[in-house]
Amino acid sequence: MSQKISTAVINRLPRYYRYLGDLHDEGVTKISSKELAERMNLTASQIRQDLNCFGGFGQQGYGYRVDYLLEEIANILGINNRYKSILIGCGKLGHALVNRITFTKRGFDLIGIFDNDPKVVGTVVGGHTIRDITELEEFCLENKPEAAFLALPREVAPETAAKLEKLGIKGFWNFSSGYIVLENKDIPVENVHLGDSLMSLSCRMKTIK
Amino acid sequence: MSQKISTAVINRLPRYYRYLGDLHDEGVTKISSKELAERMNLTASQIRQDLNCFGGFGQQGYGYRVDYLLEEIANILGINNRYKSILIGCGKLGHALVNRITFTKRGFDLIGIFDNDPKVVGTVVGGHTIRDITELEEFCLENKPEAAFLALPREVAPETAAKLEKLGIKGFWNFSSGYIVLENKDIPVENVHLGDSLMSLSCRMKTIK
DNA sequence: TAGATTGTTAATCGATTAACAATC
DNA sequence: TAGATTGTTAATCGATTAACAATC
Repeated sequence: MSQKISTAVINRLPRYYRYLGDLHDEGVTKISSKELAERMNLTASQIRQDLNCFGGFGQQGYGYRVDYLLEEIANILGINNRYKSILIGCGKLGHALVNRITFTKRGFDLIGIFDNDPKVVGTVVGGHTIRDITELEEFCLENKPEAAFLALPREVAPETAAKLEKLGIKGFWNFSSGYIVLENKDIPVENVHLGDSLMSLSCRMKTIK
Repeated sequence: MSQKISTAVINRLPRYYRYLGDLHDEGVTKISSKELAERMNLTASQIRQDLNCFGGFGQQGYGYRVDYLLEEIANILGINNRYKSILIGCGKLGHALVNRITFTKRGFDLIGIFDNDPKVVGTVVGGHTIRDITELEEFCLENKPEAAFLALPREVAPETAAKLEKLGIKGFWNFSSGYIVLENKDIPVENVHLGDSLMSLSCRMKTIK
Protein backbone atom coordinates (compact mmCIF):
# COMPACT_ATOMS: atom_id res chain seq x y z
CA MET A 1 0.00 0.00 0.00
CA SER A 2 1.85 3.09 -1.15
CA GLN A 3 -0.64 5.90 -0.50
CA LYS A 4 -0.63 7.45 2.96
CA ILE A 5 -3.48 6.48 5.28
CA SER A 6 -5.03 9.48 7.01
CA THR A 7 -5.17 9.61 10.79
CA ALA A 8 -8.95 9.98 10.52
CA VAL A 9 -9.10 6.48 9.07
CA ILE A 10 -6.56 5.03 11.50
CA ASN A 11 -8.47 6.42 14.45
CA ARG A 12 -11.62 4.68 13.27
CA LEU A 13 -9.99 1.27 12.94
CA PRO A 14 -10.03 0.35 16.65
CA ARG A 15 -13.74 1.01 16.69
CA TYR A 16 -14.32 -1.23 13.68
CA TYR A 17 -12.27 -3.84 15.44
CA ARG A 18 -14.41 -3.60 18.57
CA TYR A 19 -17.71 -3.82 16.71
CA LEU A 20 -16.55 -6.72 14.56
CA GLY A 21 -15.38 -8.48 17.71
CA ASP A 22 -18.85 -8.05 19.18
CA LEU A 23 -20.47 -9.40 16.01
CA HIS A 24 -18.13 -12.35 16.07
CA ASP A 25 -19.03 -13.05 19.69
CA GLU A 26 -22.70 -12.86 18.77
CA GLY A 27 -22.13 -15.56 16.18
CA VAL A 28 -22.71 -13.26 13.19
CA THR A 29 -20.67 -14.57 10.27
CA LYS A 30 -21.50 -12.03 7.56
CA ILE A 31 -22.30 -8.34 7.47
CA SER A 32 -22.90 -5.72 4.79
CA SER A 33 -21.49 -2.22 4.95
CA LYS A 34 -25.08 -1.00 5.24
CA GLU A 35 -25.85 -3.09 8.33
CA LEU A 36 -22.53 -2.24 9.99
CA ALA A 37 -23.09 1.44 9.25
CA GLU A 38 -26.43 1.37 11.04
CA ARG A 39 -24.92 -0.34 14.05
CA MET A 40 -21.97 2.03 14.24
CA ASN A 41 -23.78 5.20 13.35
CA LEU A 42 -21.65 5.80 10.24
CA THR A 43 -22.41 5.80 6.52
CA ALA A 44 -21.97 2.62 4.48
CA SER A 45 -19.96 4.65 2.02
CA GLN A 46 -17.44 5.65 4.64
CA ILE A 47 -16.96 2.08 5.79
CA ARG A 48 -16.29 0.89 2.25
CA GLN A 49 -13.90 3.77 1.62
CA ASP A 50 -12.05 3.13 4.87
CA LEU A 51 -11.64 -0.58 4.27
CA ASN A 52 -10.57 -0.03 0.69
CA CYS A 53 -7.58 1.97 1.89
CA PHE A 54 -6.12 -1.42 2.76
CA GLY A 55 -7.60 -3.68 0.12
CA GLY A 56 -10.79 -5.37 -0.95
CA PHE A 57 -11.96 -7.39 2.01
CA GLY A 58 -15.53 -7.88 0.88
CA GLN A 59 -17.36 -9.85 -1.72
CA GLN A 60 -19.64 -8.12 -4.17
CA GLY A 61 -23.28 -9.09 -3.78
CA TYR A 62 -22.55 -10.74 -0.44
CA GLY A 63 -20.89 -8.41 2.06
CA TYR A 64 -18.00 -8.97 4.44
CA ARG A 65 -17.11 -12.15 6.26
CA VAL A 66 -16.86 -11.11 9.91
CA ASP A 67 -14.04 -13.44 10.97
CA TYR A 68 -11.91 -12.64 7.95
CA LEU A 69 -12.39 -8.88 8.27
CA LEU A 70 -11.68 -9.03 11.99
CA GLU A 71 -8.40 -10.78 11.31
CA GLU A 72 -7.41 -8.35 8.59
CA ILE A 73 -8.07 -5.34 10.79
CA ALA A 74 -6.14 -6.97 13.61
CA ASN A 75 -3.20 -7.23 11.24
CA ILE A 76 -3.55 -3.66 10.05
CA LEU A 77 -3.67 -2.45 13.65
CA GLY A 78 -0.60 -4.54 14.31
CA ILE A 79 -1.96 -6.03 17.51
CA ASN A 80 -0.07 -9.22 16.79
CA ASN A 81 3.17 -7.33 17.17
CA ARG A 82 4.96 -7.63 20.47
CA TYR A 83 6.39 -4.17 20.96
CA LYS A 84 8.54 -4.13 24.06
CA SER A 85 7.34 -1.18 26.10
CA ILE A 86 8.30 0.83 29.14
CA LEU A 87 6.26 3.08 31.41
CA ILE A 88 7.91 6.25 32.67
CA GLY A 89 6.20 7.71 35.70
CA CYS A 90 4.13 5.53 37.96
CA GLY A 91 1.97 7.84 40.00
CA LYS A 92 -1.79 7.34 40.22
CA LEU A 93 -2.25 7.51 36.48
CA GLY A 94 0.60 5.19 35.53
CA HIS A 95 -0.67 2.80 38.17
CA ALA A 96 -4.17 2.89 36.70
CA LEU A 97 -2.85 2.28 33.18
CA VAL A 98 -0.91 -0.81 34.24
CA ASN A 99 -3.92 -2.20 36.05
CA ARG A 100 -6.55 -1.33 33.54
CA ILE A 101 -5.08 -1.64 30.05
CA THR A 102 -4.45 -5.08 28.66
CA PHE A 103 -1.29 -4.23 26.76
CA THR A 104 -0.72 -7.68 25.33
CA LYS A 105 -4.12 -7.68 23.61
CA ARG A 106 -3.05 -4.53 21.76
CA GLY A 107 0.39 -5.47 20.54
CA PHE A 108 2.47 -4.23 23.47
CA ASP A 109 4.47 -6.03 26.16
CA LEU A 110 5.27 -4.01 29.24
CA ILE A 111 8.83 -4.90 30.24
CA GLY A 112 9.73 -2.16 32.70
CA ILE A 113 8.41 0.67 34.86
CA PHE A 114 10.43 3.68 35.99
CA ASP A 115 9.90 6.50 38.45
CA ASN A 116 12.04 9.04 40.25
CA ASP A 117 10.13 8.99 43.54
CA PRO A 118 12.09 7.01 46.17
CA LYS A 119 8.77 6.20 47.84
CA VAL A 120 7.56 4.10 44.92
CA VAL A 121 10.86 2.78 43.54
CA GLY A 122 11.15 -0.86 44.54
CA THR A 123 7.42 -1.40 44.96
CA VAL A 124 5.60 -3.81 42.68
CA VAL A 125 2.88 -2.75 40.23
CA GLY A 126 1.22 -5.27 37.97
CA GLY A 127 4.01 -7.73 38.54
CA HIS A 128 6.76 -5.22 37.76
CA THR A 129 9.17 -3.85 40.32
CA ILE A 130 9.42 -0.09 39.74
CA ARG A 131 12.98 0.87 38.82
CA ASP A 132 14.78 4.09 39.55
CA ILE A 133 14.78 6.49 36.62
CA THR A 134 18.59 6.60 36.77
CA GLU A 135 18.62 3.00 35.50
CA LEU A 136 16.68 3.96 32.37
CA GLU A 137 19.56 4.31 29.96
CA GLU A 138 21.26 1.09 30.89
CA PHE A 139 17.95 -0.76 30.79
CA CYS A 140 17.19 0.52 27.30
CA LEU A 141 20.61 -0.34 25.92
CA GLU A 142 20.22 -3.84 27.26
CA ASN A 143 16.54 -4.57 26.56
CA LYS A 144 15.84 -2.34 23.55
CA PRO A 145 12.23 -1.32 24.24
CA GLU A 146 10.39 0.09 21.23
CA ALA A 147 7.50 1.99 22.82
CA ALA A 148 7.31 4.34 25.79
CA PHE A 149 4.28 5.35 27.83
CA LEU A 150 4.80 8.76 29.43
CA ALA A 151 2.77 9.36 32.58
CA LEU A 152 5.00 11.99 34.10
CA PRO A 153 4.82 15.70 34.86
CA ARG A 154 4.63 18.10 31.98
CA GLU A 155 7.90 19.81 32.88
CA VAL A 156 10.05 16.74 32.26
CA ALA A 157 8.08 15.16 29.41
CA PRO A 158 9.82 16.78 26.41
CA GLU A 159 13.35 16.15 27.65
CA THR A 160 12.51 12.58 28.64
CA ALA A 161 11.03 11.93 25.22
CA ALA A 162 14.12 13.38 23.52
CA LYS A 163 16.34 11.09 25.58
CA LEU A 164 14.19 8.08 24.79
CA GLU A 165 14.24 8.86 21.09
CA LYS A 166 18.03 8.64 21.19
CA LEU A 167 17.70 5.34 23.02
CA GLY A 168 15.72 3.92 20.13
CA ILE A 169 12.07 4.36 21.14
CA LYS A 170 9.85 4.17 18.05
CA GLY A 171 6.51 5.25 19.47
CA PHE A 172 5.17 7.35 22.35
CA TRP A 173 1.93 7.25 24.27
CA ASN A 174 1.96 10.60 26.02
CA PHE A 175 -0.30 11.44 28.96
CA SER A 176 1.46 14.62 30.00
CA SER A 177 0.23 17.97 28.77
CA GLY A 178 3.75 18.70 27.55
CA TYR A 179 4.13 18.99 23.81
CA ILE A 180 6.53 16.36 22.52
CA VAL A 181 8.74 17.38 19.61
CA LEU A 182 11.06 14.74 18.22
CA GLU A 183 13.90 14.95 15.74
CA ASN A 184 12.41 12.24 13.59
CA LYS A 185 8.99 13.54 12.60
CA ASP A 186 7.91 10.07 11.48
CA ILE A 187 7.91 8.65 14.99
CA PRO A 188 4.29 8.56 16.13
CA VAL A 189 3.28 10.36 19.32
CA GLU A 190 -0.20 9.50 20.51
CA ASN A 191 -1.33 12.19 22.92
CA VAL A 192 -3.95 11.73 25.61
CA HIS A 193 -4.54 15.17 27.07
CA LEU A 194 -7.07 14.52 29.82
CA GLY A 195 -7.20 18.13 30.97
CA ASP A 196 -7.84 19.38 27.45
CA SER A 197 -10.53 16.79 26.97
CA LEU A 198 -12.34 17.95 30.10
CA MET A 199 -12.11 21.58 28.99
CA SER A 200 -13.60 20.72 25.61
CA LEU A 201 -16.49 19.14 27.46
CA SER A 202 -16.94 22.30 29.48
CA CYS A 203 -17.01 24.36 26.32
CA ARG A 204 -19.51 22.10 24.64
CA MET A 205 -21.76 22.05 27.70
CA LYS A 206 -21.73 25.82 27.72
CA THR A 207 -22.89 26.22 24.14
CA ILE A 208 -25.95 24.01 24.58
CA LYS A 209 -27.20 25.97 27.57
CA MET B 1 -22.46 34.15 17.76
CA SER B 2 -25.02 32.23 15.73
CA GLN B 3 -22.91 30.01 13.49
CA LYS B 4 -21.97 26.62 14.85
CA ILE B 5 -18.37 26.21 16.06
CA SER B 6 -16.75 23.05 14.73
CA THR B 7 -15.35 20.49 17.15
CA ALA B 8 -11.99 20.90 15.41
CA VAL B 9 -11.87 24.48 16.68
CA ILE B 10 -13.19 23.62 20.15
CA ASN B 11 -10.58 20.90 20.55
CA ARG B 12 -7.82 23.39 19.82
CA LEU B 13 -9.00 25.93 22.39
CA PRO B 14 -7.55 24.20 25.47
CA ARG B 15 -4.17 24.17 23.79
CA TYR B 16 -4.37 27.88 23.03
CA TYR B 17 -5.31 28.41 26.64
CA ARG B 18 -2.28 26.46 27.84
CA TYR B 19 0.17 28.27 25.61
CA LEU B 20 -1.23 31.68 26.46
CA GLY B 21 -1.00 30.79 30.14
CA ASP B 22 2.67 29.96 29.66
CA LEU B 23 3.26 33.24 27.83
CA HIS B 24 1.52 35.09 30.62
CA ASP B 25 3.69 33.37 33.21
CA GLU B 26 6.77 34.32 31.21
CA GLY B 27 5.69 37.93 31.40
CA VAL B 28 4.90 38.26 27.69
CA THR B 29 2.18 40.88 27.28
CA LYS B 30 1.67 40.88 23.51
CA ILE B 31 1.90 38.28 20.76
CA SER B 32 1.17 38.18 17.05
CA SER B 33 -0.56 35.27 15.34
CA LYS B 34 2.71 34.66 13.50
CA GLU B 35 4.76 34.29 16.69
CA LEU B 36 2.14 32.15 18.39
CA ALA B 37 1.90 29.96 15.29
CA GLU B 38 5.64 29.30 15.39
CA ARG B 39 5.49 28.37 19.05
CA MET B 40 2.49 26.11 18.64
CA ASN B 41 3.43 24.58 15.34
CA LEU B 42 0.31 25.87 13.59
CA THR B 43 -0.29 28.41 10.83
CA ALA B 44 -0.94 32.05 11.68
CA SER B 45 -3.94 31.89 9.40
CA GLN B 46 -5.52 29.10 11.38
CA ILE B 47 -5.08 30.93 14.66
CA ARG B 48 -6.74 34.05 13.29
CA GLN B 49 -9.58 32.01 11.80
CA ASP B 50 -10.10 30.11 15.04
CA LEU B 51 -10.20 33.21 17.21
CA ASN B 52 -12.50 35.00 14.81
CA CYS B 53 -15.13 32.34 15.33
CA PHE B 54 -15.73 34.08 18.63
CA GLY B 55 -14.96 37.71 17.85
CA GLY B 56 -12.12 40.07 17.12
CA PHE B 57 -9.74 39.80 20.04
CA GLY B 58 -6.73 41.39 18.37
CA GLN B 59 -5.65 44.80 17.29
CA GLN B 60 -4.58 45.41 13.71
CA GLY B 61 -0.95 46.34 13.36
CA TYR B 62 -0.26 45.28 16.93
CA GLY B 63 -1.28 41.71 17.65
CA TYR B 64 -3.07 40.17 20.63
CA ARG B 65 -2.83 41.23 24.26
CA VAL B 66 -1.97 38.03 26.11
CA ASP B 67 -3.89 38.70 29.32
CA TYR B 68 -7.03 39.80 27.49
CA LEU B 69 -6.97 36.86 25.08
CA LEU B 70 -6.34 34.45 27.93
CA GLU B 71 -9.39 35.74 29.76
CA GLU B 72 -11.58 35.59 26.68
CA ILE B 73 -10.60 31.99 25.94
CA ALA B 74 -11.20 31.10 29.57
CA ASN B 75 -14.72 32.44 29.18
CA ILE B 76 -15.30 30.61 25.92
CA LEU B 77 -14.12 27.39 27.50
CA GLY B 78 -16.44 28.07 30.38
CA ILE B 79 -13.88 27.28 33.04
CA ASN B 80 -15.45 29.86 35.29
CA ASN B 81 -18.57 27.77 35.44
CA ARG B 82 -19.06 25.59 38.48
CA TYR B 83 -20.68 22.49 37.03
CA LYS B 84 -21.60 20.15 39.84
CA SER B 85 -20.18 16.77 38.85
CA ILE B 86 -20.29 13.16 39.91
CA LEU B 87 -17.92 10.30 39.27
CA ILE B 88 -19.43 6.88 38.60
CA GLY B 89 -17.00 4.04 39.10
CA CYS B 90 -14.00 4.47 41.31
CA GLY B 91 -11.59 1.71 40.42
CA LYS B 92 -7.97 2.44 39.60
CA LEU B 93 -8.86 4.84 36.81
CA GLY B 94 -11.52 6.79 38.68
CA HIS B 95 -9.12 7.00 41.58
CA ALA B 96 -6.38 8.37 39.31
CA LEU B 97 -8.74 10.95 37.81
CA VAL B 98 -9.76 12.29 41.21
CA ASN B 99 -6.16 12.57 42.30
CA ARG B 100 -4.69 13.91 39.13
CA ILE B 101 -7.23 16.23 37.49
CA THR B 102 -7.83 19.61 39.02
CA PHE B 103 -11.53 19.80 38.30
CA THR B 104 -12.08 23.23 39.78
CA LYS B 105 -9.53 24.80 37.45
CA ARG B 106 -11.59 23.53 34.53
CA GLY B 107 -15.08 24.57 35.53
CA PHE B 108 -16.18 21.44 37.40
CA ASP B 109 -16.84 20.75 41.07
CA LEU B 110 -16.80 17.12 42.10
CA ILE B 111 -19.62 16.64 44.59
CA GLY B 112 -19.98 12.87 44.76
CA ILE B 113 -18.40 9.53 43.90
CA PHE B 114 -20.28 6.28 43.39
CA ASP B 115 -19.32 2.64 43.02
CA ASN B 116 -21.01 -0.72 43.31
CA ASP B 117 -18.10 -2.58 44.86
CA PRO B 118 -18.73 -3.10 48.61
CA LYS B 119 -14.96 -3.15 49.11
CA VAL B 120 -14.56 0.51 48.10
CA VAL B 121 -17.93 1.94 49.19
CA GLY B 122 -17.35 3.94 52.35
CA THR B 123 -13.67 4.58 51.68
CA VAL B 124 -12.46 8.12 51.11
CA VAL B 125 -10.94 9.31 47.84
CA GLY B 126 -9.83 12.89 47.39
CA GLY B 127 -11.89 13.96 50.36
CA HIS B 128 -15.05 12.24 49.14
CA THR B 129 -16.58 9.21 50.77
CA ILE B 130 -17.52 6.77 48.02
CA ARG B 131 -21.27 6.15 48.01
CA ASP B 132 -23.14 3.03 47.02
CA ILE B 133 -24.49 3.17 43.48
CA THR B 134 -27.98 2.48 44.85
CA GLU B 135 -27.97 5.97 46.36
CA LEU B 136 -27.37 7.58 42.96
CA GLU B 137 -30.92 8.50 42.10
CA GLU B 138 -31.75 10.06 45.44
CA PHE B 139 -28.47 11.96 45.42
CA CYS B 140 -29.14 13.40 41.97
CA LEU B 141 -32.67 14.47 42.79
CA GLU B 142 -31.36 16.25 45.84
CA ASN B 143 -28.11 17.77 44.57
CA LYS B 144 -28.79 18.16 40.86
CA PRO B 145 -25.36 17.45 39.39
CA GLU B 146 -24.88 18.62 35.82
CA ALA B 147 -21.91 16.55 34.63
CA ALA B 148 -21.02 12.88 35.02
CA PHE B 149 -17.65 11.20 34.68
CA LEU B 150 -18.02 7.56 33.70
CA ALA B 151 -15.14 5.33 34.71
CA LEU B 152 -17.04 2.07 34.79
CA PRO B 153 -17.10 -1.16 32.79
CA ARG B 154 -18.26 -1.03 29.24
CA GLU B 155 -21.20 -3.35 29.87
CA VAL B 156 -23.00 -0.96 32.20
CA ALA B 157 -21.94 2.35 30.64
CA PRO B 158 -24.82 2.87 28.16
CA GLU B 159 -27.58 2.04 30.65
CA THR B 160 -25.98 4.17 33.35
CA ALA B 161 -25.70 7.09 30.96
CA ALA B 162 -29.34 6.71 29.94
CA LYS B 163 -30.39 6.74 33.60
CA LEU B 164 -28.25 9.82 34.29
CA GLU B 165 -29.69 11.65 31.31
CA LYS B 166 -33.14 11.22 32.83
CA LEU B 167 -31.75 12.54 36.12
CA GLY B 168 -30.73 15.74 34.41
CA ILE B 169 -27.05 15.27 33.53
CA LYS B 170 -26.04 17.73 30.80
CA GLY B 171 -22.59 16.44 29.88
CA PHE B 172 -20.64 13.18 29.98
CA TRP B 173 -16.94 12.44 30.22
CA ASN B 174 -16.84 8.80 29.21
CA PHE B 175 -13.82 6.56 29.85
CA SER B 176 -15.53 3.28 29.08
CA SER B 177 -15.26 1.77 25.62
CA GLY B 178 -19.05 1.53 25.56
CA TYR B 179 -20.73 3.71 22.98
CA ILE B 180 -23.07 6.18 24.67
CA VAL B 181 -26.26 7.03 22.82
CA LEU B 182 -28.54 9.59 24.43
CA GLU B 183 -32.07 10.67 23.61
CA ASN B 184 -31.05 14.30 23.43
CA LYS B 185 -28.40 14.43 20.72
CA ASP B 186 -27.30 17.89 21.86
CA ILE B 187 -25.90 16.66 25.15
CA PRO B 188 -22.14 16.47 24.71
CA VAL B 189 -20.33 13.18 25.33
CA GLU B 190 -16.57 13.52 25.48
CA ASN B 191 -15.06 10.10 24.95
CA VAL B 192 -11.63 9.03 26.15
CA HIS B 193 -11.04 5.59 24.67
CA LEU B 194 -7.66 4.63 26.05
CA GLY B 195 -7.62 1.21 24.44
CA ASP B 196 -8.43 2.67 21.02
CA SER B 197 -5.74 5.27 21.47
CA LEU B 198 -3.14 2.61 22.18
CA MET B 199 -4.23 0.61 19.13
CA SER B 200 -3.89 3.67 16.92
CA LEU B 201 -0.35 4.02 18.19
CA SER B 202 0.34 0.40 17.33
CA CYS B 203 -0.98 0.95 13.83
CA ARG B 204 1.07 4.08 13.30
CA MET B 205 4.22 2.39 14.62
CA LYS B 206 3.70 -0.42 12.19
CA THR B 207 3.49 1.80 9.11
CA ILE B 208 6.77 3.57 9.83
CA LYS B 209 8.68 0.33 10.16
C1' DT C 1 2.87 58.69 7.30
C1' DA C 2 4.87 53.92 6.84
C1' DG C 3 5.01 49.40 8.76
C1' DA C 4 2.78 45.82 10.89
C1' DT C 5 -0.77 42.75 11.68
C1' DT C 6 -5.45 41.85 12.10
C1' DG C 7 -10.14 40.44 10.21
C1' DT C 8 -12.12 38.45 6.34
C1' DT C 9 -12.74 36.80 1.76
C1' DA C 10 -11.09 33.60 -1.77
C1' DA C 11 -8.49 29.42 -3.09
C1' DT C 12 -6.95 25.03 -1.94
C1' DC C 13 -6.87 20.86 0.07
C1' DG C 14 -8.70 16.77 2.18
C1' DA C 15 -12.37 14.03 3.93
C1' DT C 16 -17.06 12.48 3.54
C1' DT C 17 -20.98 11.24 0.86
C1' DA C 18 -23.33 9.90 -3.37
C1' DA C 19 -23.58 7.38 -7.51
C1' DC C 20 -22.88 3.59 -10.32
C1' DA C 21 -20.45 0.10 -12.98
C1' DA C 22 -18.41 -4.34 -11.87
C1' DT C 23 -19.35 -8.78 -10.26
C1' DC C 24 -20.52 -12.27 -6.98
C1' DT D 1 -30.48 -14.84 -14.65
C1' DA D 2 -31.89 -11.27 -11.17
C1' DG D 3 -30.75 -9.17 -6.88
C1' DA D 4 -27.49 -7.58 -3.84
C1' DT D 5 -23.53 -5.34 -2.50
C1' DT D 6 -18.93 -4.29 -3.23
C1' DG D 7 -15.03 -1.37 -5.16
C1' DT D 8 -14.24 2.90 -7.16
C1' DT D 9 -15.01 7.22 -9.40
C1' DA D 10 -17.36 11.67 -9.09
C1' DA D 11 -19.67 15.29 -6.35
C1' DT D 12 -20.10 17.62 -2.17
C1' DC D 13 -18.93 19.37 1.95
C1' DG D 14 -15.96 21.29 5.45
C1' DA D 15 -11.57 22.65 7.15
C1' DT D 16 -7.18 24.69 6.32
C1' DT D 17 -4.26 27.89 3.97
C1' DA D 18 -3.33 31.97 1.19
C1' DA D 19 -4.18 36.61 -0.01
C1' DC D 20 -5.26 41.18 0.79
C1' DA D 21 -7.95 45.19 2.13
C1' DA D 22 -8.86 47.50 6.51
C1' DT D 23 -6.83 49.85 10.18
C1' DC D 24 -4.11 50.49 14.25
